[in-house]
Amino acid sequence: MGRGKIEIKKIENPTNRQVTYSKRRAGIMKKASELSVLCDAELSLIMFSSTGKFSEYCSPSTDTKSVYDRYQHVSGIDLWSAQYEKMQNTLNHLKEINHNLRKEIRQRMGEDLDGLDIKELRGLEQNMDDALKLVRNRKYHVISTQTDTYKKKLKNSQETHRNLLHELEMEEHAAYGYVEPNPSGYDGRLALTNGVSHVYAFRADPTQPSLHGVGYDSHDLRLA
Amino acid sequence: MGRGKIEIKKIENPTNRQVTYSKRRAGIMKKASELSVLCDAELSLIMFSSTGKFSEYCSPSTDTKSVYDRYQHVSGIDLWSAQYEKMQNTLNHLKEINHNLRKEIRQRMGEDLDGLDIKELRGLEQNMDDALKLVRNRKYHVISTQTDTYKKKLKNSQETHRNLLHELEMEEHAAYGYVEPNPSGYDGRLALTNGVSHVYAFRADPTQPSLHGVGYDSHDLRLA
DNA sequence: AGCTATTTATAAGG
DNA sequence: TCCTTATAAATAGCT
Repeated sequence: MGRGKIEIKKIENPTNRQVTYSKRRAGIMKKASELSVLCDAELSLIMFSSTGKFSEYCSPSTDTKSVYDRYQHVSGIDLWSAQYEKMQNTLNHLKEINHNLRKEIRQRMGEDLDGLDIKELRGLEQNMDDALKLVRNRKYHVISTQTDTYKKKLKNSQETHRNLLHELEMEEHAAYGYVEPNPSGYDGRLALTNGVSHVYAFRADPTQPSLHGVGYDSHDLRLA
Repeated sequence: MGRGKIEIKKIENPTNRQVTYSKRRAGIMKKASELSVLCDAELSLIMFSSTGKFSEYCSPSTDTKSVYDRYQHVSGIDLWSAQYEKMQNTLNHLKEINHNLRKEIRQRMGEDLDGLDIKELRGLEQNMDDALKLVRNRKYHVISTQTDTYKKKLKNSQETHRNLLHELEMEEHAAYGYVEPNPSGYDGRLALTNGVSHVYAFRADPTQPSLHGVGYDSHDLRLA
């Protein structure tokens, strides 16, 4: 289609080649566009000229990546889609685990109990009861530790105070020639000493977290 | 170019559309091939018909994947890693949530309490205490419901039994002409009326909560 | 980039 | 799907 017929082989003249590339590129893009519209087809066309110039066409209903993804899917397996699918599975699995964990927490908060039968309720109750004792133990332990710390601080403070008074006394003694004995009645004790006595009997019934046969690290999600 | 001019818009007749697709597909592939030869260009053309039929052309010096890799490199548009990274982030996010959920459960089981201060321990204790009450309530409710059911069943059974005895009595009366008053000492009661006391003996092994995919909305995961 | 003679693609029909 | 053919469209060579 032109003033003369041409042979289909590489155009050696670079200028001619470039001109022909431009014209035919426009032509093929128009064809591509017409095809996608007329036939409701999805297509992607990528071109690099011999000088490295890049152009592309893609049907309007989609994008280059989608077409290529579809191509990969159809034309055989590719590492990317395998990887992609694997990740998708992992993701769904995690979501599922997540859902289960939330459910367990809700049950441990006293919600969502309708699905449990007596045995399960009994187990949950027992487990929570034991756990509550552990939490109380820990609380009392923390309280008593904190109290001890305060006591020590007070003792130090008192010591410092005493020393200061003593020094003052010595100075006064040196200055005025007499000593005032035991200037404060403070005996270094506080009322808050017996936190420990509240500690409950320690009862251990740790239920077995068995392994859930999955690739992620896993505790068993069962209640008891 | 044909017997008549056509408007460039979707061909509604499926047969015509298919025919046109075939013809024009051949045409565009020829054009692509000519372009690659004449101008020493590198190109890739991927097509999907409206019925999903897939075809491709790729210039002989290369292959489709290489062309797309080059496209990705030149256009700066990243076909894959953006998606990949996004998924990876989602995954990590889920894993983190998961970790927090597990930690909360461990704490609600009385483990892993070292990181909590007094305020948090008090909150946890309070929450668990309240929850335990809810669980107990639920347990008692289920037990009493079940007991009622048993009672009703027993009552029915007893009724049936009585009726049978009565019928037997009537038959005997008809046959022998006399009535034996209250032929059994059975008074309609069983020892098992207060099933509640027995149910306490159950020891539990509740099963895992059922599965479901969940979009990750978020509950607050903090303890108190 | 335009022009246009000529080749090529293809719509309609069998 | 393939063949035919009238006609529309693309484009080679030139300016």
